[in-house]
Amino acid sequence: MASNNPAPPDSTRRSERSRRAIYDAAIALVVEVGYPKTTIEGIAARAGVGKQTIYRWWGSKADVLLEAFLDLSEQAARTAAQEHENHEGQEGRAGHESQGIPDTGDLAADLKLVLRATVDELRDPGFEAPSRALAAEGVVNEELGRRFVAQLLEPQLQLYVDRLRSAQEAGQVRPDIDPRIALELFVSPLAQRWLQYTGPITYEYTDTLVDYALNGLAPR
Amino acid sequence: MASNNPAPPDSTRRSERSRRAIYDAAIALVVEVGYPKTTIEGIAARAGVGKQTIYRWWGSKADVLLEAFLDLSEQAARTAAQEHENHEGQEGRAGHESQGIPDTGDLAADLKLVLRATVDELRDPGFEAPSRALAAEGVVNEELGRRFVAQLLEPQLQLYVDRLRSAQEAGQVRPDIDPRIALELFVSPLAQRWLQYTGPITYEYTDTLVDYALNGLAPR
Amino acid sequence: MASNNPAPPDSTRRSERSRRAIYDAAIALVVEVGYPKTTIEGIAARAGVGKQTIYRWWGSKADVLLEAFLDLSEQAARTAAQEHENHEGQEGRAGHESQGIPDTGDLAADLKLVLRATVDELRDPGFEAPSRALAAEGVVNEELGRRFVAQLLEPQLQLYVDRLRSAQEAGQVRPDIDPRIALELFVSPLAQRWLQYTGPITYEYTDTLVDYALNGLAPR
Amino acid sequence: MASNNPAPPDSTRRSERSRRAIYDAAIALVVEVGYPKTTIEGIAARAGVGKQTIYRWWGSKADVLLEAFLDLSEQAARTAAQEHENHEGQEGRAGHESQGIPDTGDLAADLKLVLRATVDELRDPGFEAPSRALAAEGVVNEELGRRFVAQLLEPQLQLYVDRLRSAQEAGQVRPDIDPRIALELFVSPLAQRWLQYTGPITYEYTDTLVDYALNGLAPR
DNA sequence: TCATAAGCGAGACGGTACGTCCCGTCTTTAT
DNA sequence: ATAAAGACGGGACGTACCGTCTCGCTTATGA
Repeated sequence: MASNNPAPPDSTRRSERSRRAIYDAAIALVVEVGYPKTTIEGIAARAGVGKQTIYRWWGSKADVLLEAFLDLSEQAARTAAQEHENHEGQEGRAGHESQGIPDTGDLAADLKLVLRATVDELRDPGFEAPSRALAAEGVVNEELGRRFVAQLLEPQLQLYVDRLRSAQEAGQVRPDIDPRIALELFVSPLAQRWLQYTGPITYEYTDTLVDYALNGLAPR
Repeated sequence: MASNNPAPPDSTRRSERSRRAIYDAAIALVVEVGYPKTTIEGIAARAGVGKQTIYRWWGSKADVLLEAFLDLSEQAARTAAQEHENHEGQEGRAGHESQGIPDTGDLAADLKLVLRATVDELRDPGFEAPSRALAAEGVVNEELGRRFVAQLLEPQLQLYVDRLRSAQEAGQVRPDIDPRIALELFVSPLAQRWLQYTGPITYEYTDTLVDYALNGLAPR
Repeated sequence: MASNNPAPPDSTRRSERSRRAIYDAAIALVVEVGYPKTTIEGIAARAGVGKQTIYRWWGSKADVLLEAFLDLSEQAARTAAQEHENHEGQEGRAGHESQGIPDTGDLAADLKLVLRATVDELRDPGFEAPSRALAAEGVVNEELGRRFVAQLLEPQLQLYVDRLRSAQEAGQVRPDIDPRIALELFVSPLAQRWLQYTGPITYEYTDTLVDYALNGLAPR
Repeated sequence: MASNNPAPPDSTRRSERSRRAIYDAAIALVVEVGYPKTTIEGIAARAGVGKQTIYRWWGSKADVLLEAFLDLSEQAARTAAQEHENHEGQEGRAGHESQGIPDTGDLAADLKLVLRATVDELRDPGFEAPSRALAAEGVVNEELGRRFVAQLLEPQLQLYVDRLRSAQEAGQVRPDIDPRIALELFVSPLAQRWLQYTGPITYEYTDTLVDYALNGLAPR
């Protein structure tokens, strides 16, 4: 006797068309009306899809949005990679971290560059609304929060780990430093200002963070 | 010309009894069932209060919770102050920052002490649930987020500013450092780990943050 | 030991001003927004009166309206009496029945005249809205219904009884007829058409009713 | 151009089960607690139905009750017809008018019989509560009142029209009489006494009405 | 004559029901 | 079998009134 209860759907028969429409509708609604007013019914209606099609493949509104945002990020990354290929050497645009952090040998300069790009990204309204929504949901919903981090945040942070390790090898960072913690000295302040409106977000600010973190607060 | 429409209620006739009951119910429900399942109806029922009494004085569930939490913090602070007075010299307990950060002359030690207390506080379930709820709401609701920061977060951060300034005068922090930014080097990483589950929260971790921040990542 | 519970209010101290204002507001609201949307709060607000002043003196919305309508009828009657005095011999206007049904010796003519006046009255919007409201309430609320009848309807019907008795003495109505029942033959059909919209209300119709009732349906 | 706004529900998918449960609950509540205390929420709860299911198909409490009562009447009529078939010749029970008014050749006797049955019906508590409620609502709500009359009252009155016409052909009623008006001479008085508590309702009373109406009030 | 107690306006309060919006489930029909 | 469509039982929303309950504030005696 086979399992009886939820009977997982047959994903080979899944409608790609519907999935895309649902992603698009979800992102659009979050941008237009905000996360709390984005409803499953609303997404279904906008996507021209039955509600059951959503409930069949996702467990909650947050799940839909997380996948939609993941998909969006992948698209963006793919687009960026394409551009990168076409215009070799171009740098400094939002999303470019997916290609890794530049390594010019000047750690401070490389970090400032990347953080400035992040500042730009944080202000892009098309990214801001959904990522805020997900971050908020994640604060209160640990399971989702961990997925958000694992699938979106951590891969980005890993790029900093790589760059810091390279700097350690180059003797620009002390060897006893744990890069995974070190990166938080300049990334987390930016994150908190963005998440909690604890202060303005400017290039000057991120530059300062890098300087403080690298050189420390104590007199040398 | 006077405003005409909603006719604000007469706050002198407000029922103190109801207000307290609403605060208590709101906090209790958030702790017991979580923020999303905490409803205005539920708060009203638990507080033994009509719904209108809530809508009369607050604009939203988040408003209620913010005030309730503010009230809770004040109570805690008052209790702590009392204790402080009674048992002079006692230190290291959650909430003690309200009395300022200790200044023993050893900046690193003082900061580590306070951050360890914060770690404890972040794990106190009675505080964690409501403050997470508020933080989450604030991420997505800028108006509330700013109030949350102004009324709860910033006053706490100001204590760090004070301590850092004192350290500057003592020559333990470089004079060109902006203390309001400096404090983020060790506070924000902790905040982010807590908010986003980006890593474990331990005494060792916060100690490390203080060391990294004070001494910098670069070789001296 | 005196009675303890409701402690009836001291009617000598009652504010005449408020009572009048409440009557006016009640009638006006019923005319303007209809009975169901007329609320005690609305009456109080419009009358510039505290709600308690209404609850102190009346038991329900219907009570208020009944008294208000009674008062209105008395006023109208008084006005009509005045006019009657001033312009002796004038007849045929709404409300004139208070002065009794004319007795010209021609029963059919007298009844037709009075019923035509009633037709006019039933169409007067100032009377129609409140009397419909009271009638409707009385259908479903026996206690109020009986008061409505005893205080408003029956006194009017008694005038028909008087006129029919006079006709009996004049030999125009058979002596074995019960006038209280007889009057219903022409009054009730009009009442039902008005109450239940079972048919149009015209002079021709009431004239016909009188003829049918006096002469019977069977061939003579 | 298609209508756009409320998008009427698909009646083919309507739940017969729910409709019946709603009818039953509505009638039962009106009988048990009275019309004003019968609420949509109460009906929904008692019927085990979501409120929306009521709002989807009906516009108001009165609409629900009208349909419920119509349904009840149909059932009663069907039951009565069945009985009639089974026990040929049986007469004199409540509701039997649906099968028409008997025509024994004696108009007075036939009318008295039917009116006595109506007297019984008006006293049946299962019918009285809902029909009073509808009548009352209809007094104050013309639209509903007209539907009440058209769907419930007029069909019954038509039976009197038929019987009176037959009597005209038999020479028992004057040919110039309008049957639709004539019937009101005995039906409306009964209706008014019932609706407005203007007098007792007895067999003797209805018998008298028939006599007065047929023979007239004037001496022959 | 003046405290004192009533009626009064105002409106906050604990409640109930409203009519609406969504939730997540279920059923129907079509592809 | 998946999908669009949407009816369903249910729960919460935010609003409107209910009837009760204080609050001052007149106002009108009667000690």
